[in-house]
Amino acid sequence: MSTDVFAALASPVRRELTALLLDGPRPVNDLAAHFTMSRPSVSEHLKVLRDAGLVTEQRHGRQRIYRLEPAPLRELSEWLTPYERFWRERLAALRELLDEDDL
Amino acid sequence: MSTDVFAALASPVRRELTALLLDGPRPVNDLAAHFTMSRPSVSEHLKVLRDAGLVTEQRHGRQRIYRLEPAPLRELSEWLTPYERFWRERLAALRELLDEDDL
DNA sequence: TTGACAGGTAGGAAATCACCTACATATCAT
DNA sequence: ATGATATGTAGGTGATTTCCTACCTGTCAA
Repeated sequence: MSTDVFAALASPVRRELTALLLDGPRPVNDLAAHFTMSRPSVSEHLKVLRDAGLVTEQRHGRQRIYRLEPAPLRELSEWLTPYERFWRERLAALRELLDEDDL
Repeated sequence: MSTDVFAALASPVRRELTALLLDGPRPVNDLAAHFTMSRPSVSEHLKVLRDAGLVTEQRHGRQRIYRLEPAPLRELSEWLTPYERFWRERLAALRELLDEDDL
């Protein structure tokens, strides 16, 4: 998986941006309004998300509409799969232990 | 979710470490052997993983056995849940579109 | 055409990161 | 007690990140 998906999501600002885009595509100013930081900084965060493939932009007049892309998130989920198996095993082992000792 | 789980996993070295620990607990030297970088640097990466709660250490003689912890990974999976719903919708929409146009 | 608006880019400063080597600490074996 | 082993910490350096304030470009409206 592209290393930059994790790196892109490592910033709370960028996670907030992806969360906002979950409700639907939005222009930059609309997104920037949710932050106290300057608009150019938000633009830079969007560039990181773009480079990671997490969002795409579509020009619409003088606006650029940003849209969330599902593929990298799905890859992240796939990366997580073996760990999911791992924690289920751990949970099952814990339950088994409790059953043995307590009753 | 703790911001540092994403940040901790943003490094390929640390993702490799967690992958190694998926096979079971290991001492530091064993882990460090998989990398070309110096052992102290690996130690520092382990500290980042520890601070994120992704691993715990257990002293055993002069070794420290590192073990993967399931909780933060499960939190990551939970964070992903709404996006999972999102990409399923997108996929369904795409299929619907294909059905309409092609046949 | 001129001005306002949307948004990207440049350049710079402060903070953080990722390495390194040297060193400190604790444990085990002799 | 002494030396070897396992590992963390200190301190430094260069690269990267994250923010800022200008500034540039393209589009719409009057």
